[in-house]
Amino acid sequence: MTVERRRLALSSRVVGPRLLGAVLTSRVGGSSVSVRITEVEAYEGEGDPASHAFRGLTPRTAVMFGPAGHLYCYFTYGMHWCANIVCATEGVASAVLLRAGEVVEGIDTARARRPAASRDAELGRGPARLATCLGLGRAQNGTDLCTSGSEVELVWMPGRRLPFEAGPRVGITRAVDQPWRFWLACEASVSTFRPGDRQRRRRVRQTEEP
DNA sequence: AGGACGATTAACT
DNA sequence: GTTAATCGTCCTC
Repeated sequence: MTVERRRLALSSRVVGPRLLGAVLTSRVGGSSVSVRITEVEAYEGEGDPASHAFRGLTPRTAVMFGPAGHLYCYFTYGMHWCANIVCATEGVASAVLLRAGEVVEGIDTARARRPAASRDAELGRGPARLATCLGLGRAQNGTDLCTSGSEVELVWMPGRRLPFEAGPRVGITRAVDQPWRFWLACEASVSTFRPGDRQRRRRVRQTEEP
């Protein structure tokens, strides 16, 4: 457990790739769902214009400035929840957005939470989908992931350093060229090639460089 | 007090 | 490839 905590007390850009392959278990609502993390994005605080914490500590971003190993859940687009794992030391904002995962346990509960998913690989493909199939929302914001028996728990795969790929983050309009998205290659739960990404990025460049 | 915009998704054509 | 859905957060007045 100490090793896990020490690992988390680093920048999200370091922790991000190391989270790939780790398993997050949620016992929200009494049923257990576990996900093997396959795609993440790193968000820093000061110096990262794409981060929620860029403009400093607010009620929403308070958890991001708190101790490592806690869950930062936020609401977006008026309908979706997304989940991050807080990194770095207290007072420094840094978090890893969980973008995709493979459901490895509790698949029936995950399916019930995500009826729109036509295949199992789609249950946790996308940050809001992942949060949904784990049952994560406002009530889980700030949850300590490193305490055994917690409602949401993170288990690292010891000794495993999986090869990963990196690229620009998705869905942001600033700092679009930082390659802080990390994913495992050849995973069904990851959309490694996203035609939409390129287009979105091109659009951003067009508006910023007339 | 008001308004713009989002770390997205699903269901269209 | 396009678009509606939908509301919390934060900035501006």
